[in-house]
Amino acid sequence: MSGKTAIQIDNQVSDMLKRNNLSVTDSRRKILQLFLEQAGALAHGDIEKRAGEKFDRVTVYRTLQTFVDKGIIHTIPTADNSIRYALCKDECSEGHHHDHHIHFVCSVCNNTYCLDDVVTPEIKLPKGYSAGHVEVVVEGVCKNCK
Amino acid sequence: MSGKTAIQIDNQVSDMLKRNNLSVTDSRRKILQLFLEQAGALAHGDIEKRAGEKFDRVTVYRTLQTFVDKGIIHTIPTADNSIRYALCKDECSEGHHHDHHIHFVCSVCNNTYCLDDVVTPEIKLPKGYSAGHVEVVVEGVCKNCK
DNA sequence: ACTAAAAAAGCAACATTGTTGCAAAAGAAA
DNA sequence: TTTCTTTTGCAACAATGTTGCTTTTTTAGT
Repeated sequence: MSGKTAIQIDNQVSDMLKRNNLSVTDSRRKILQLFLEQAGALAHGDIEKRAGEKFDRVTVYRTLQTFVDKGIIHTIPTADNSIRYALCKDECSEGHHHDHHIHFVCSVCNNTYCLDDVVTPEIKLPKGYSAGHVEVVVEGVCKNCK
Repeated sequence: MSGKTAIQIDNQVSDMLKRNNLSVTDSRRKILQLFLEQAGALAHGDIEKRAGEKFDRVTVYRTLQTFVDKGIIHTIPTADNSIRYALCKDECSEGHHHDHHIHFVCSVCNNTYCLDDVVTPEIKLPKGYSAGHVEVVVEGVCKNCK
């Protein structure tokens, strides 16, 4: 049974917010819910479209920033100047994320997925360079579009 | 001897443009030169600052787009909504790039480098996904800043 | 439940970034 | 040099992101 009632989801959302010392507001509930009911990542534009009718643009910006700060969501690098956000699977500690999974962008449906089971490989850097975070984005065709 | 005279560089630039069937104009020469005399990648903003005093913003946009189309430069994905461009080492054929190198962003000087000697690793994807292009961005400290 | 303090939302104004159409200027070709 | 083609600059616009401040909502203490 994967179906959850609206109330259950609502509780889950409120709990997540409280766990992160955030006050529970309509916009935060709504936006967090968007992420929970969405498998892939959301571009800022998507979120604004789906939540923006009800909330101010500025609120969306500020909410997303807050979620990133708290480690609830993380950003995914893209080459086309459209920030994408996705839920952090394991709760990241405030301040620094430790998502070692790769990201997959489907060139057909244009969705972005976090492949939580695929770990970023070790990269051997030239002498003198020291590695911190490694970000891998794979472009291809996802299982729904093949 | 790594030093080149201004005239030599100018010839190199003109040749590159001609080889790509582009007419040789001031703005294209200037912008291409910026890339040649710069080890790392350039954010759009950088280019606009350095070339924009002499050329219109629109021209910069169009020139960069042209260079990308021709395979002279390529874009580098970032998580902060600032497109970065870098020269393609091996001339990419028009339309599709084949740069299998990784990108390195220094967290100290904030420069972006193409590490042409570091090849992107094979990524094993879950069943159902097929991989196209793989993009790797490593964040860390570069050899100049350590 | 009520109230006071704190936090967030909404609004307005603005800054930055990116796009488009068209006239003027510059480059290529003869 | 002259003609034709391409590119540039300009202006106007659209989209995206930011900031300060007031009003509303949430929280916590009574």
